[in-house]
Amino acid sequence: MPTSSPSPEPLPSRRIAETLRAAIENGELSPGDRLPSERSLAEQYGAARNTAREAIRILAEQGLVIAEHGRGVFVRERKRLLRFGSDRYSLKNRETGLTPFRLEAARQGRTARIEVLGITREEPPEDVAERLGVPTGIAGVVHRENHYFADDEPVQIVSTYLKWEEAQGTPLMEPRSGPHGIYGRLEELGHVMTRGRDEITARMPSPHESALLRLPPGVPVLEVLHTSFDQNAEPFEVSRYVHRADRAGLLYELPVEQAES
Amino acid sequence: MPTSSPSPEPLPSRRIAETLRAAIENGELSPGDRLPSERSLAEQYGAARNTAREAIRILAEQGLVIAEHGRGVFVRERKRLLRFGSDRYSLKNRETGLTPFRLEAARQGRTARIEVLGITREEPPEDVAERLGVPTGIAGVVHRENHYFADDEPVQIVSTYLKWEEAQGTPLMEPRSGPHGIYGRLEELGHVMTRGRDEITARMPSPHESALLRLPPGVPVLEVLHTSFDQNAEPFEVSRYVHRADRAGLLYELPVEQAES
DNA sequence: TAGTGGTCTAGACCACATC
DNA sequence: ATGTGGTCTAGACCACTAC
Repeated sequence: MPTSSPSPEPLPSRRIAETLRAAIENGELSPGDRLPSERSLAEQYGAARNTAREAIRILAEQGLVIAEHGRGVFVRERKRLLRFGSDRYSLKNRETGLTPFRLEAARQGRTARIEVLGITREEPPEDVAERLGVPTGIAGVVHRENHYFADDEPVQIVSTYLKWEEAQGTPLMEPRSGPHGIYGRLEELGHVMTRGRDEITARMPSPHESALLRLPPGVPVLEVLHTSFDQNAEPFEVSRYVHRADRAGLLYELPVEQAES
Repeated sequence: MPTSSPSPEPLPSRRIAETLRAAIENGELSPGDRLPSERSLAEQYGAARNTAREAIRILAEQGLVIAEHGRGVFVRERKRLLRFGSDRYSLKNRETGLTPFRLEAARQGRTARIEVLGITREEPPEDVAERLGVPTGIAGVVHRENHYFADDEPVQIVSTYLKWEEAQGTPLMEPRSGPHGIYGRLEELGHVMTRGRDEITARMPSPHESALLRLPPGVPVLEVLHTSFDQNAEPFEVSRYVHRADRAGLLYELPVEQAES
């Protein structure tokens, strides 16, 4: 009897991983449940501990489980996502007096906290310089760095860049920039946001981001590079949002222009 | 002389990884260059091969390098991103006669290929059913699955869901759905897209997606769940786009509504 | 104190790429 | 034939958690 296909006898580590994956997906193991220990998996499958460990690594890479030092390996919870996006800059949110982040956190019954990391004059990163229309190589921008927490869990890092020549000596250099935040001050400087552009990418975090966001392995980040344009179609503000992708998503509402009759 | 901080003597694997990371970032190692082999790294640092291997794994997880069986470990190229987003549904692109994907590929001098995987009547996934406003548990939708390639490299997987009662017996069940694609047919059925919603998340790929997109380890996917609404604010189409995040990004242009005077 | 994951060593064999 | 990454074994010690 010829085997219908080569069926190359899966590797031990894959086999263990697949068995566990199936158990998770059919509900035998529920979110929060502990997996058997590496040592007991190894014994159970007649393998070395490193092999069981490799199986766990595969599942962790897929975001299915999370290892906790000294406690065990657990099936991941799938928490509801905080959602940000096209209404992050919407004027109608202004009336609530809440920033979009606080609004979204409140909507989900979570506590919001915002930490101002620093407001410094700097040389802009290349991608920011390009979009803001300032030269690179000189300290031509103000960099405001904020960290956002929901239920004291870090959720996003935001770096806002403004032109130094404009921000210099204004409340834009202060942690609390006044009514309606920096957009309020920028309007007073003659910049009304009439158009925005969001460029979205996903990638694995740098070690720095990994530490700041306290990211477990296998969780990517969503990066949004936002550019604000004023009534003269001039860019006047660029922000980089880095979200942990397992806790935050993006929502864009798109009006579709109609064909002229 | 007291050490200014505990400075807990970094782990060998981290130390090797950091040295290589620095070499990559300062340009000593350029994209495409081969790293020293695992065995020679181990010898060089007086470590076991598994330790050098772990260092490579750390870099691969960060997307900095890619291991190729039998050839070596290479610094990743940073290719320019294909960009999709708010104009994916824009009417003005219709006039070019090109689909948004072909347009973007052409813009970057890459060849586009689209493969129709299947058009089948199915039971919708829960998230799709919810958004399309159809019941789950019955085969109430048509699922069109397409794969998109740039230079014969798989870039995105698109699953489009339509209501079966509407698509039944129409060109919407055909691979080539006619002028202006499915949106042309849907307009003839009385659905003019007046609004769209894109819900964006990032995550690590499932093994299935990993295989379809031929993803190297450590590359996340960008998922866009799109819903189209017609002139009566009824949802009439839902599509799920799964992009490989190292080759595709998203671009959203946001008009900002002005406050009334 | 016992059990867990985190890391490391020192070997081994296999599969793939190159010449 | 040689060198590469991919996987595995069988041990060891450490750091963290729970009791």
